[in-house]
Amino acid sequence: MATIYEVSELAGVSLATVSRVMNNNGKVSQKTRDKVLDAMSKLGYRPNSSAQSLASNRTNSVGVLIPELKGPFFGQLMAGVEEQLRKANKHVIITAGHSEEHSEKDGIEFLLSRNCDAIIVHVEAVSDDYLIELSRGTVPIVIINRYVEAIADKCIYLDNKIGGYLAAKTLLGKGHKNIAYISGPKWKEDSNERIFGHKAALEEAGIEFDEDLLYVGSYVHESGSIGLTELLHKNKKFTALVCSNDEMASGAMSTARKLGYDLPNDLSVIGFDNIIYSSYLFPTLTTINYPVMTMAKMAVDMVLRDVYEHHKLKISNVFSPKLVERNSVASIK
Amino acid sequence: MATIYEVSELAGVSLATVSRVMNNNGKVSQKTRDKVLDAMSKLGYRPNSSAQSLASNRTNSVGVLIPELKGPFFGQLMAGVEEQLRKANKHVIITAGHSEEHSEKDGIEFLLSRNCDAIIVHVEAVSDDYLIELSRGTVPIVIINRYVEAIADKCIYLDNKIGGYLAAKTLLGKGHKNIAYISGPKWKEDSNERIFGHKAALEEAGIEFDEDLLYVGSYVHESGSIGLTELLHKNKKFTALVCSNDEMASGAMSTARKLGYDLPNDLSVIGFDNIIYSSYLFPTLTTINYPVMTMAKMAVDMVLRDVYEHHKLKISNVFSPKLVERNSVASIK
DNA sequence: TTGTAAGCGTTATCAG
DNA sequence: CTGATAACGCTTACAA
Repeated sequence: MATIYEVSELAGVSLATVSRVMNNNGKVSQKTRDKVLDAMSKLGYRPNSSAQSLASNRTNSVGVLIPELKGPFFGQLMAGVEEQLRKANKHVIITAGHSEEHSEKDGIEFLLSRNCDAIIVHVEAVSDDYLIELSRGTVPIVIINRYVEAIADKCIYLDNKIGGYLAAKTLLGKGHKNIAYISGPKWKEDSNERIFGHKAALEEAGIEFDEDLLYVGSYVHESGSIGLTELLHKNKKFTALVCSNDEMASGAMSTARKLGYDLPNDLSVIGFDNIIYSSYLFPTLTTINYPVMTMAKMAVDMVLRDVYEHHKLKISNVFSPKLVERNSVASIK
Repeated sequence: MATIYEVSELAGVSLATVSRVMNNNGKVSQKTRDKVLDAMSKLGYRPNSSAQSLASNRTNSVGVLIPELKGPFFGQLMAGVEEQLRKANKHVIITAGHSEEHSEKDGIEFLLSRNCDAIIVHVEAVSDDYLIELSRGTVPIVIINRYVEAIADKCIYLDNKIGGYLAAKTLLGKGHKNIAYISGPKWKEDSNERIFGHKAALEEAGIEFDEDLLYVGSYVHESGSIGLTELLHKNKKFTALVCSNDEMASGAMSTARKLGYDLPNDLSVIGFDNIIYSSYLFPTLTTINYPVMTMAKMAVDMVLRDVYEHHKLKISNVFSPKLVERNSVASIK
């Protein structure tokens, strides 16, 4: 592999000049620039990124930590991050945190040891204090899908309350009064916010939230199935079900069909996230859109602005969810 | 950030010794080792990976190129790669090729410029010759889900013919004789192989493949919908439909339901891949399992063996698909 | 506008 | 078993 030294030799200039044309900084006359470019292509020169990093103290890599690499939601997130970063000629180092404290910390440690210029995390198990502490470190961090007050400017998040509110409103608007709810785990902030919005809408409509009609799941398909089964066991009437995410909605619908329900007439279901396959389900799922790809790109823009000095990038920290109407909600006659 | 120099100073040993304990090579007495370890933790020392790479000519990173970061199939692939690599303390640099020649080459170039120690690719648009050429370069490459004869030992692939055969056999076994087929694009080798296996099974059963009942799709959901619609327009009877992947099967089923078909009684459908949501569909999809995660790990094992000298890792290049029976196939009475 | 030279933080070769 | 010391390939003051 050719080095910068050989390029400088062939072009008849100094190392510094070669470096200048590579990085497009400093003044170089068109003539010498051409000579250098020429030598580079003749030699098939490709800069050694480790050497660049060592000398410049910049790796051009940003670390990404998400709970899982598979799964529809995180797939979108990753795709957004990679696309945006690649455009800027930076690369992504990706790792999974598995929603488990030890594993998340470990992942962050791993990324830091790789000398990332910044890290973008979607963490759930780690405490706010840990994040605050982390953000005091030398490596810039951006937190996606979580709001931590003390470092709000480093957070890119969704207004989950509005989402929960919207979902409930939709059901209410169709005449539903007895609404069951399958929530995400209590220790995840977003599930609490979603249910908060839900309750707000009920209250506005003068309907009391029935704790018996609440099942706390875990955001996975199976927990939607189990949740519906449990709710049904209580022998309390409900005509609609809101699920804190689409995967659980999908699980609940599978079970409902198995039990012979005619959806959505026997039971209306509404989800959250608008993951790719929500429109492939039967019936197609009415849900709340989570603009995760857009948010991922925004997280990258933040890094680009703060670390790589792409000024004039405008950053928004909060995003709003929107209703996506499909066929899983029926009107009460 | 503390450097190796400060560690050596605090421990009262030379740089070389510190390096030795870091890398666990060379002989170091337990006593000095302890002193060094102690100094390291006192200083919160973390080696500079760029410097290590520069000096050792090894980045401990492996590049991964796949068509898309989102999507159920590639999600699994990535998850497998990352998990296995992380265990070995290597990191993944990931990028998308979008099944487009220019973009794939560009992605590979990008990874090479990042000095990856090896690259794992799932490419579709680039030619065999390009891959052969690439494999002659200095960076080891492993090719996943594609068989290139000249470099077969660098390929990890599925026996798609058996898969196609299995799917057809399943339908035949249930008494279907009029079978429609929605295939992937003609330029993707795997779709050709799948259809080849399909035809072999038909032939064995003495049934002729009806070209009219073939629709060439593009492996995405919508193309399953369109495909079924087109097939129906031909007004030829068929009782079963095989789709070259689950996404198209999902699309076809959506459309069938929309048209009022009672699935699987009015139409049996079988897919390929066994992506995560195939069991969430209605009816749950009978399909052919693609052990993509296992294969991804095998690809990693191959680079671990060849590049990082983890000898005694056993490598298998070919994998066999298996039938997963669910509820989308009915018997013909 | 161009060149010189001092790092950047490791690894690895040789001696001892 | 341990220590000097020369690379590794590039960036970046500082000079010219």
